[in-house]
Amino acid sequence: MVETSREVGNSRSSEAVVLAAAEDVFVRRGYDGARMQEIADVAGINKAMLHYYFRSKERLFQEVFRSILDRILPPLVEALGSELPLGVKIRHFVDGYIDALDSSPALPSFILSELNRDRSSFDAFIRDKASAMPPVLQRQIDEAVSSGRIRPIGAEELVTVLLSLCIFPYVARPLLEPLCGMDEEAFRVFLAGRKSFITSFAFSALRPGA
Amino acid sequence: MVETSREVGNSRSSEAVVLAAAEDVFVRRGYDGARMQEIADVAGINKAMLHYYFRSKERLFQEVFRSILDRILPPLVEALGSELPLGVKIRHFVDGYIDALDSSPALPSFILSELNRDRSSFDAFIRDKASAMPPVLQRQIDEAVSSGRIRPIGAEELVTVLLSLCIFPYVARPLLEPLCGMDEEAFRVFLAGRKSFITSFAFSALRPGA
DNA sequence: GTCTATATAGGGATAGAC
DNA sequence: GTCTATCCCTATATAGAC
Repeated sequence: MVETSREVGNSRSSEAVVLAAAEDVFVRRGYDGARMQEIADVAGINKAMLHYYFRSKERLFQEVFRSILDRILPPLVEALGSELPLGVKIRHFVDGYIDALDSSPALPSFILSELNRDRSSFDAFIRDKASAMPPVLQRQIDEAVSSGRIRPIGAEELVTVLLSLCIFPYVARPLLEPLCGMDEEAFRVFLAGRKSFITSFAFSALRPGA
Repeated sequence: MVETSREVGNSRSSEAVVLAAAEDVFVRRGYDGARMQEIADVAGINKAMLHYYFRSKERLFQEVFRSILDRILPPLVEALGSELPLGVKIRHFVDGYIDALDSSPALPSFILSELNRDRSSFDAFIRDKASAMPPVLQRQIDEAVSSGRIRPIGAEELVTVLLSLCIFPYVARPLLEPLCGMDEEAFRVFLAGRKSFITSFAFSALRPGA
């Protein structure tokens, strides 16, 4: 808002537009498949301006990818590392996470593809945001186990199970849909039932007893 | 073996070498990131020969990808669609599938990335190989439910759960490892425990009762 | 800040000799 | 079948006018 001059489309605002355009194209095409020209087109600016704002494709990608991780990870870590009672927490997590996935179904495939392409760069970045989560979760699990409410399970196991069951259908849709003989509509229905399926499946697996 | 002439490295044998090289490079780099030059180098032949054997990068990729699907899908479909008793079948599947993943941990990420990049081309191909699997599985489930051995679940749900739990750790390793605060060694241990975890978790979830 | 024009490189593909 | 040399297009990146 505090602009120094009369320049029409500059700094803050345009940069946000460009970043949104870049995210759109990167997510659809992947880093290697993305074209600076297409990003410029989507952003409604000149190709040269991309290199003016961000020096290179690589730098632009880094900004986009970090901003995505910054938007995705904190809610996830907070949800799983909160002090809510374990059962409530699981319900909450699945509910909120599936909603997030439904609003950006292509995001997980993109994130995982890129992380597998270039693993080292973001390891510290992710580690940094997640440090508090596993200890809290493990303590809650241990308490619930002691009082006989659930059977033993590692925190990493539980996190992996929840993330697997939530994310996998979105990542593996092109495989699952034909594999299970579903058409587009059937898959839509399948996804719609995930929230309740995952929670009931997880609770069923966790309940103690033989 | 029945070669027509004295040509040294030709047809059958070289083609197999080239396909193996191409698979190696495509899996590591993805379609867009792969370079024909690198494939030629790995195969130990000239770049021009690649275009002699396979007309284009796209055709080469199609061959590689189809051969991968041909190697991966039939065992999977057969394992899940067999007439073995349900419990045995699940144990067998998890056991065999995790072994397969351990021997090619980068494969699932590649397959899913590429399928998400270009979904339509392989839909019919996959569908064709899987048609018999869901009906058999659903019938077995229904029988087990009727006799009170498991609680109700859809065949697609069960397939999705098993595939999710087996595959996801391999696809999401660059996320899970830092997220759960594991180092490389810890993750290796984590993976080593998957077989028994997945089977016991699944059986626990399926057992009937409140 | 914004544009046009262009430099420069890389990569897929082919020609043509052997 | 196999090689070298090269075509040609595309994509990133920059120069330089406005």
